[in-house]
Amino acid sequence: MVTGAAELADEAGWERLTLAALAARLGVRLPSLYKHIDSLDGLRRDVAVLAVTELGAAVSAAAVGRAASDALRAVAGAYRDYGQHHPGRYAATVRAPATDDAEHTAAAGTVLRVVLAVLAGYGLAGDDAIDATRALRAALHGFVTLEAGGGFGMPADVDRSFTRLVDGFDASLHRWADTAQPSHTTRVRTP
Amino acid sequence: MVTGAAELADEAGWERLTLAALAARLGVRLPSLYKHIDSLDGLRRDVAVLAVTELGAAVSAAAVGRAASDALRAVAGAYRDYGQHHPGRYAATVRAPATDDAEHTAAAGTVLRVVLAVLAGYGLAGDDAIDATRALRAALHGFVTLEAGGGFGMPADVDRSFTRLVDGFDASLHRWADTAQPSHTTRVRTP
DNA sequence: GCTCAAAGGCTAATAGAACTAGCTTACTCC
DNA sequence: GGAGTAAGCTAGTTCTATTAGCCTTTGAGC
Repeated sequence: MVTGAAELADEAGWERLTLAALAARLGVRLPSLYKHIDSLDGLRRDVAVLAVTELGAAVSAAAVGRAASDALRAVAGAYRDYGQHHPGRYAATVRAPATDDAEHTAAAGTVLRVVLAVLAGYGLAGDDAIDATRALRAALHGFVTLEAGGGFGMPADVDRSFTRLVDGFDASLHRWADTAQPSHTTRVRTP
Repeated sequence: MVTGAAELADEAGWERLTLAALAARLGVRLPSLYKHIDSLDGLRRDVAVLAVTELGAAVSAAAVGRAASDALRAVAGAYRDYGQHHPGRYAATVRAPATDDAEHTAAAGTVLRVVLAVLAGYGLAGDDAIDATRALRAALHGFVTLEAGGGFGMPADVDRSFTRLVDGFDASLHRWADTAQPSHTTRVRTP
């Protein structure tokens, strides 16, 4: 049910994930869906949880056994890959978890933990790690979104542009770690 | 009409820009809107053109009289500012222009030209400038989107994170320009 | 073997959104 | 003063989400 919705979102687009289309895909009348879901919004939330869980697993798998630059490149590649192959699901991951939705929040935290672990390999921690996490997320998310939305005119060179983006970020992290002062706080925050 | 729709999008959210809400705001019955617009999609396109024009004017104004790092910081600040103050309009700017929509394409090109001009101040041109443009757009767009969507947990430090992101990008551009080989092509492409 | 309850499907009906058709009013321009 | 047009309206259609109420299958427990 949720996987069917996720496939539909990937094929038709996240905003065109409609109960009518899902029912047709499952060979069932629309109201029958309500035996399995609460509402369209509930279904969307379920797809979001599925997607963010998958994304977390993908970047997690990419990071295992690697460190620093190596890990960064692998994680960035896995992130972009997921967005390219699952555009509908990827769009779902953008949705912020409801504050009282523990399952969703936990799933979203996996991606975060992987990124923090990668940054730890550069010697970053505390506020520095938070700033770097935000910057990395922004860069990756922006790139994937613009690419998925056709924001880049020439598809041929996009791979190279992405490599350069990641390499530039890698260099920045190295310099950053070299010059960083010990943080005045090591308390871990939500970035 | 279009400005009313843009205000409504800023207040209620881009995806909640509805003809019923717009008609109510204008003190008019819904069908009367069709004397001024073609369709909801046409209205959205008009709002997108308005937004991308405003955004182009904002970054353009920020860049005038500045160069290199100074210009980068000003443009990045203006970009984020626009996204913060006009979240609905900003979301509209993401929409890619239809290939046969000359007005929309031209308006979107203004932002692009400003960014390319800023990068020229770093000595970047050709493929290097395209890669840098994509990276800068991705970073800015990702940051603004995540910020607007509540993707960052702690609001207090977001300003500092943004400054660091821009400063890091600035440093990367300087290094990049220093080490860049003359490009084998100077043909300007759509990034 | 029968009962019965839960799971999962259905039709019918409601409400809100986009959109169309056809009518009316009022202002402008000759 | 009358034609033309701009801009409003009501009424009605289609599509989507959602609810209510009914029917069938299936598997467990007696």
